[in-house]
Amino acid sequence: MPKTVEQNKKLKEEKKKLILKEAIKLFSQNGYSNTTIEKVAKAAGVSFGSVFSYFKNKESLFNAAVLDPLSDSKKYLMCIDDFEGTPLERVNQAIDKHIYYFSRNGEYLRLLQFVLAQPNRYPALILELDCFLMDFQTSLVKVIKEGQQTKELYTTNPEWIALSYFSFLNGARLTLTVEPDHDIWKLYKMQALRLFAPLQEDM
Amino acid sequence: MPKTVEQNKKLKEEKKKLILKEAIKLFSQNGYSNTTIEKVAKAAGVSFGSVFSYFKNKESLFNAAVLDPLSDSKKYLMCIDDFEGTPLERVNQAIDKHIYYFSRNGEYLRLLQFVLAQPNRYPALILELDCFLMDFQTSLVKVIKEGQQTKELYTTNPEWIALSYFSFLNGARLTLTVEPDHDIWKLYKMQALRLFAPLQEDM
Amino acid sequence: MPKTVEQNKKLKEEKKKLILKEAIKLFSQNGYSNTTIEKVAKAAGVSFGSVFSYFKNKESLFNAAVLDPLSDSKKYLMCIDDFEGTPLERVNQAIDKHIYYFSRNGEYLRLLQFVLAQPNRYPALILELDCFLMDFQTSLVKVIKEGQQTKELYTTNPEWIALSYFSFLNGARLTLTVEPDHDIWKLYKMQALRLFAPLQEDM
Amino acid sequence: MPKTVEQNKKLKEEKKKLILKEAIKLFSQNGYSNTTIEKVAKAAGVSFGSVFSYFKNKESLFNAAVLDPLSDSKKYLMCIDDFEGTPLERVNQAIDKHIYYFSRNGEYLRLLQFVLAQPNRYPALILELDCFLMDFQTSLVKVIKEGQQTKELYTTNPEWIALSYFSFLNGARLTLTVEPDHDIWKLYKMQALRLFAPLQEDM
DNA sequence: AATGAATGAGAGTTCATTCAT
DNA sequence: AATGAATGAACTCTCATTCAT
Repeated sequence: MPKTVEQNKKLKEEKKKLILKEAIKLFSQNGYSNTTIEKVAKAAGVSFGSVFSYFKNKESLFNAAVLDPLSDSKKYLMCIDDFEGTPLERVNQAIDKHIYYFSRNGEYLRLLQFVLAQPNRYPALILELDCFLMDFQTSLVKVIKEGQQTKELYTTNPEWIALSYFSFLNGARLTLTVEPDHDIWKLYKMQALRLFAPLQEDM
Repeated sequence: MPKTVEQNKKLKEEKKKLILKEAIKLFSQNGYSNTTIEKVAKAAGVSFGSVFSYFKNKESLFNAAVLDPLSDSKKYLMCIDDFEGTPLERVNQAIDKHIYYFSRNGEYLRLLQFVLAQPNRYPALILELDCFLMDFQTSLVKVIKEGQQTKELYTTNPEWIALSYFSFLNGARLTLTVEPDHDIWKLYKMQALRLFAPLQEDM
Repeated sequence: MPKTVEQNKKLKEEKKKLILKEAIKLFSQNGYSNTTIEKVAKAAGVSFGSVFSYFKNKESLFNAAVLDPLSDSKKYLMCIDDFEGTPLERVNQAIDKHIYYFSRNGEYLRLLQFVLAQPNRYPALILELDCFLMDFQTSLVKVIKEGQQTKELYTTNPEWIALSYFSFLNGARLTLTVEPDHDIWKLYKMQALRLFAPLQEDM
Repeated sequence: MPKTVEQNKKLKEEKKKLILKEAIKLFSQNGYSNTTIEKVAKAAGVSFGSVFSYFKNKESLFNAAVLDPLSDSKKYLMCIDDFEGTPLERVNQAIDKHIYYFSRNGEYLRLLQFVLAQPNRYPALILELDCFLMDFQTSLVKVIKEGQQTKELYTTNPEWIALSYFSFLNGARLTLTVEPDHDIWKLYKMQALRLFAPLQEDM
């Protein structure tokens, strides 16, 4: 019965996703040690032992919770080359998408910040995140340099501008607790842009 | 022997400070649950049981670690009224001091971020931090409004500008792992200022 | 496999009973605080952690040790209505059964006395025991009243006679350390009866 | 200054008595392990360390709490030879005094019962209490025998009658929680007498 | 594969005892 | 003699991990 086998695989994959989703939520809300396997199992509606069928141990569950959504995030966030227009316009559109993502993925992003904030505790994960950050930075730097040549953007060190923008996004996610649709996110878009270029008029 | 009594008190106060200092370091590096009382005791060079002479339990040690340095921080950071010059100049000087403080107090500030990132877990502490943030915001808003009248500063909602600046400071502290004297902190000062006003030239 | 599930349940129930039995023994011999979970676990031949699978915490183990055998005791001791004959004869038969029970259940009864002796410490348990005592008293009072009408029994306040008899049973259990088959228990039966009626001849 | 020295001694003696009094209260209400030295010190209004000036350690404080009042109790309770009249009258007067004492010294007597109930835990103290009991028994037996010859008293084994009476006193103290002046203590006097002799009329 | 009972290492906390002042 | 800070053994309880079914 090849069909059943395939269905089984799908079901298992879904179950794993479900566990991971709840794990992200709980790790992000309560930290690593204060999140027990039992809580994750209950939240995901699976049996306690099942979690260990899908993940070798707690650490690997945590690693998966941190790393699994990373490639999707990457795809979503490294978007600047998809846009057209002047460099400033492209930066603006990228900011739009980034803020959209940051405003709507608080749980996962707070988990990343939990890792970022304890680099000695999670060296392996930090490596991955640094790698992600460098790619993100690189993709921005290209456009920033273009914008600097057209005088649209500030002529400061482009790597550092990109990095300061990444800091800003994370600071926003850390300090804002409002809903994704709150007006303040719009302001933050503007402020983000002001890290790249002078921007007198309001939007 | 009043002298001895007083000396005793001083000694106790110093020991308490010492424990607190190590607790901040360890909580900030390893989080709440992964920091054991034994580790704190060893780091502070006191016996295991002594920690409980100074702090009722682990939770109150954590609370003290978070709140005790807060008033000093407040004094240091709420400095904008001490400066003279145009609003822009005053904002600039404040940023200087803030970045100085943020670059040099990574341990404590990461602890605050640990709390900020888990608002459901530490509601009482969050209240205190919110209170602190509001005072900080208010002190900035006054100067921002002055600067908006002189057209030196962006005319966006001043409360939100102040908040976005606070986010930026925290984001910087979260994502930068460099030494306090690294040049990038200088750039971050400039970028911070760009949240308040257009700033073509480099510094 | 419903069979295995059911067998499992039975096994669990038996294990719980076993833990409880050893807990009664140890609590009764050593008191609450001097009885450690580890001692109970060892005595019952289970692992330390297992005790917590069956009982939420030490307090609930203690409560169970006190209350669980209470309903069986009740059934056994509230027997006076099962007997036939004159009221005096019925009282006599009840005493027989009560002394039999008190002589053979020293461990459990001493545990009850441990609770009785510290009413401020175990208010919830005291409530249950008081309730039990009142039922016991009521069942006796009915027969005492009958005996008072037939002039077989002393005409003193029947509630208080019943209570004094209960005191006597407990006092016996507290002060006698002899085996259940020791002759002195027979004498105590006689003395118990003398709280209800004059009884010249020896038995 | 011989006066001051003597006064000091007296003060010390009083302080010791005070500590002992509070220790009896607390041990009796909460048991051994649940009574901490600190609680005793606070209740007695002395410093924590002071307790160790008067008692070598916790165990010796407990022993003193149990044994110190014993000689006074002995003097008070072994009174039957002080009375005059027929054996029955003398027994009756002794009961009067015993019940008076038992009704008014609940705290201390419950402490004794705490010890009695755990013979394996306090073997040394049990020896002393057994010794006390035997003396008490002996003093009664003499009068019981006289009364048996005059046919006033039941002719059962006098040692055992005395013992059953002692059980009754303890049972009373264990189960009654009423005030010393409550009427039920009067009934208990009567019931106590009925262990020695038939007693038709109420008192 | 799925379950959840069993285990015991490791944590927080209490508190008798010691000891310096 | 009196104090109370310092110590660490011993306790309760949690929970990741293992394993039998």
